[in-house]
Amino acid sequence: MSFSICVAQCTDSLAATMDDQARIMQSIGGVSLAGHSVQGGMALPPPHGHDGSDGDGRKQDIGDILHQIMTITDQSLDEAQAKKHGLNCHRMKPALFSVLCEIKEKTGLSIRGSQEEDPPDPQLMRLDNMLLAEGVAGPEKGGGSAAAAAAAAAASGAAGDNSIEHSDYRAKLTQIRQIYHTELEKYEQACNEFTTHVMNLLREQSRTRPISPKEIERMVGIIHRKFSSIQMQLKQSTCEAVMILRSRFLDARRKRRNFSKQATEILNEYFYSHLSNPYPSEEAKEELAKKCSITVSQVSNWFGNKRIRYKKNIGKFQEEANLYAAKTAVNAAHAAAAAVQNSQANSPTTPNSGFQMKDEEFQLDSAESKNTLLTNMFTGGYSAPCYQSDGRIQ
DNA sequence: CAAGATGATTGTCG
DNA sequence: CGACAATCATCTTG
Repeated sequence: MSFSICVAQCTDSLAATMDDQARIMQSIGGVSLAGHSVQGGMALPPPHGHDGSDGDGRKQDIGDILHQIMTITDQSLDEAQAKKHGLNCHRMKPALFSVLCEIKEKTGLSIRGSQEEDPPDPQLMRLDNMLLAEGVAGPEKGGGSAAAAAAAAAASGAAGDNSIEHSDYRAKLTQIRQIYHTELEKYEQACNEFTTHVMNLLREQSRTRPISPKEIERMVGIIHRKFSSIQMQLKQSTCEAVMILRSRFLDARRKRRNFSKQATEILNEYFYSHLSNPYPSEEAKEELAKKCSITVSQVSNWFGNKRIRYKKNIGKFQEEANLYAAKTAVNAAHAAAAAVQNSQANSPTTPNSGFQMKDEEFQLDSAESKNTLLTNMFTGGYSAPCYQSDGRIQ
């Protein structure tokens, strides 16, 4: 491509200027070609310029040059070094080199033109953002994420299962993070090593063929782009791993555990004792959450489910309603009895005796009263006795 | 194992 | 944003 142009330009311009130099340039054109054609490989030194610098060598067949190129790998390293040295010490070398540089400068425009400003890859940015958001890419795990984890643990309260799953999740995330960072470091190191190697190679070559610092820069850019595309693959697979982990974690959250018996008791007690208005306030929810060792949102879920399920099939819950109404009544009775005993020490009362009626009122509900309860529920017509969990009447 | 119970999620509405 | 309704996914029970 550009070499033919190069050679053509070379011959043209030189023919116009100096005949002698034109001759040399023709041979250098061959040299230059040779140099470029082996660029992809070991970039061995071009053939010695001896034959070409002679007047006779000018007629040298291009086949010979090609032959030299083809057999260049057969030469021993010393031989090659010797030839290279010979070329470097050639008397015309500096002049030729500067001419080559000039020509290259002219063609350089096209090279530079093709080198576009690479815009930040949107996909890469997305991946980076996600890794950052997931705490994989961000600052080292010692600081921020640990604090965040602690906050998360605190938010989940005393719920043992939850924090266990949290720590499990975080442990896996940390593992991913470690792998990601070691891999990234490895890639970076390899990239740097390779870049240094190529740069050294190019610098070395720049003694025999015109290589501008910009070209080296460009080559470095190409290498970096190659490596960053590898890094992108790493980022992508890391993202995938995190996504899988996340979905598993969410599944794990879905994989629910039933609340403890005590927790259900407490919740039911509150529900049935506030049957006329089973909507605990935020504070009440917090208190219930604390008592039941669950989160506030779990309390909300529970009440949401309970309300809707109760409403859907009140008959089914009637027994339960009676049971808890009785229970709260008994609790209240105990509390009242205790209060009475405290205030009137010398008036022995049989426990519950004074409230038996009330108990029976709930336990031995007639069908009629049940129906009333059913129909009035959620209409505000029925008002169940409201006890607080400690037995006091609200 | 099927059916019912139950905690969680999702979408809609005011 | 909270409540509701429908639904999902799992747990429990017989």
